[in-house]
This record gives sequence, C-alpha cells and structure tokens, in this order.
Amino acid sequence: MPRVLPQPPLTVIAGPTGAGKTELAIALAERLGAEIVSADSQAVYRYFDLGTAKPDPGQLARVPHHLVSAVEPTEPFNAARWASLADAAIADISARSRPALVVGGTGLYVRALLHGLTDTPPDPEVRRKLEDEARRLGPEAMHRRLTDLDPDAAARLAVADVVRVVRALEVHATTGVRPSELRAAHAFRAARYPARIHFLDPPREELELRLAARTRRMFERGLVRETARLVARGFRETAPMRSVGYRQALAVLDGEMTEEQAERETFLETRRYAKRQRTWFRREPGTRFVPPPYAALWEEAGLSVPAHGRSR
RNA sequence: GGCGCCAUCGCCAAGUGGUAAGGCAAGGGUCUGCAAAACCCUCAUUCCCCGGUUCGAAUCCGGGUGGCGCCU
Repeated sequence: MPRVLPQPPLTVIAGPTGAGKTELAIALAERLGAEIVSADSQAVYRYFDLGTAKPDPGQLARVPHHLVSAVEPTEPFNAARWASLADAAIADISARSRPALVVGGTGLYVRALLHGLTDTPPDPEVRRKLEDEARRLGPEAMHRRLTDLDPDAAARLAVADVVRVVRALEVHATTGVRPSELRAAHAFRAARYPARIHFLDPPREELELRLAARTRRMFERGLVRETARLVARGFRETAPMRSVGYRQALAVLDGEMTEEQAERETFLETRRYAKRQRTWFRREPGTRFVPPPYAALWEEAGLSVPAHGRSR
C-alpha cells in the first residue's frame, strides 16, 4: 500500500544582504537537523569569498550547505541552472529524510525554483550576434526591431534596457514565438514546491549599521587583495567580478579610485541593493516580512526562540 | 576699522534681465535564463534677508546679514 507523503512546505529564508540570514539559518538548521540550500547568485561561484559574504569555514562545518562555491566563475551560469541544481539538492536532502532550508536573497532564483521559468534556454551564438548588433546599431534600432516582432514585449521595455531587449529578441529568434506570448502562457503560475518565504526585515537604521560594518570588514580582510588574486587567475571578465564590492575593488586595482572611495561606494551600492531586494520580495506571493527577533520563524518551525541564538 | 570677492536643493554646481541646467546623495519602482546585473521614475513655484528699478529680477541698484581674502 503506497503511502503518500504529504510534502512539507519548503521553508525559504530570504532578506536583504546583511540581515543575518546566514547565522539565523544555521542556528535553525542545527535544531531542525536541516541542510541549507543557498539561493545566492554570487556565493555560488568558487574563489569569490570575501566580497560575497559567504558563510565562513566554521559555519559551513556546522550544517551541510549546498550551492555555495559550487560553480567555476568562468562557467556560464544563470537562474535556470541554479534552479535545476537546487532541485537536485533538495531531492538529495529529502532522500536523507532531512528538511531543506532555502536561504538567500536572490529573488529571481527563488522565483525560478518555486515557479519555474519558460523553457527558453539561451543560445550563445544568437546572443553574441544580437549583442554585437546592439553595439553597432544602438539601443533604439534594437528596440524598434522588437517593436516590429512583438509590440507588447517592446512596450514593456525601456529603450535603454538593452539587456532585456536583446534577450527578448533572442527568445524570438530561437523559438519563433513572441516573448510576450510565452510569458503570458507561463506567468509563474506553476507551484513547483509549496513554500513559505520568510523575508528577514530589520529596521532601516539597523541594517545600515550592519552594512557599514560589514563593508569595512570586507576591505579590512583584504577584498582588494582577493580581487587582485582573482584577476591574476583570469577571472576579470566573469559575472561575479561585476558584483558590488568586486567592481569597486577592481577600480582600485586599476587606479581609478582610492580604497576609501571604493569602500564608500561599495557601502552605498550595497544599501541600494538591499532596497531592491525588499522591493522584489514585497510583491513575491507567499512572502511574509518578519522583523527581528524573528520569533515567528522559530515558532513556525516548532521551536522555541533561543535566548541569544541570534547573529551578531 | 577699510577695501575686495562670494552667498542658487543635503553636497558640488550652471545660469548674469524673460520666467531655475547638470552631477552626487536621497526616495520610489521594474524585473521570466550574466539578477550583488540591467533599467525606469521622482526630487528648488524658487535662488541669504529687506527695500528699490523694470511689463518682467536668481540675474541691475541700495541697505542688512553671513563667509572668505587682502590692507590697517
């Protein structure tokens, strides 16, 4: 007689960078016997350690982590690939009869996992050609072309948004279908996992202090040195090198700004990023914003709130 | 005490008689395959104060206040 196991809802812990997701998740996972699946578009890359604020070796030793330092920086990577790796990790963890905790602030990744993406993988050839044309002909020409092929899609995109205009053209070129139709048919309707998203939401001032401290720590610990090493290894043109912190450290190496300026700018950019994360999850269905001390989260997990189990 | 220069958004700053550029910072937002990316929107009915000239003043004149510099 086959037993149908009701699948427990997947717990997702999201939140802006610096909110304390890592430490909270580890503490929670320890008590639940859970394993952590990181939903972080930068921490997935190997070697980029300081600037991505990965969990440190001590933290990693406490609870099994998945998708941290999982791919080579030179490897083409994207939300769909992450989601499929996350699927595998979750299946794996479930096979060990342990709960999986999805932890991270990359909104698109979480959405891709929970609802899937349209089945329209990128085509490097086509992409390269379109990007080349965009460079030669300018954003207006590209946008005009999209308007001819798919007025609805074009109407939603700013002319200057070359990244999305090119992607829409790529999707059209590879599938022959209008992107707006694909999008309407898909619409993130599928629920691939029943899930509960908890968005850690510290007060603005508190987050600000934490981000300032964290940025200072990154530079103190040698973010610029790490960046120099990564450049020497040939990772200058990789995706993570363009993320907040590394971009500024690179500018220091190139003599374009002082370390003080870089730190200042990194802090400001990080703060802006944190705001974008809030904006994203505010309209992500199934998301609950939880203020510190995150008691609701512990209680929902059936645990009592630790007296001082919170992160620094 | 005298003379000169300056005073425009939180900061930098253009404008020098015709109805307040721009940058930074800030705030809000978008997002279907590089997402810590890319992109969009908002942000001085008002130019230190008071008076005058003018159809019209941030712009000209006078007086004040504040800052800077030089001289005594």
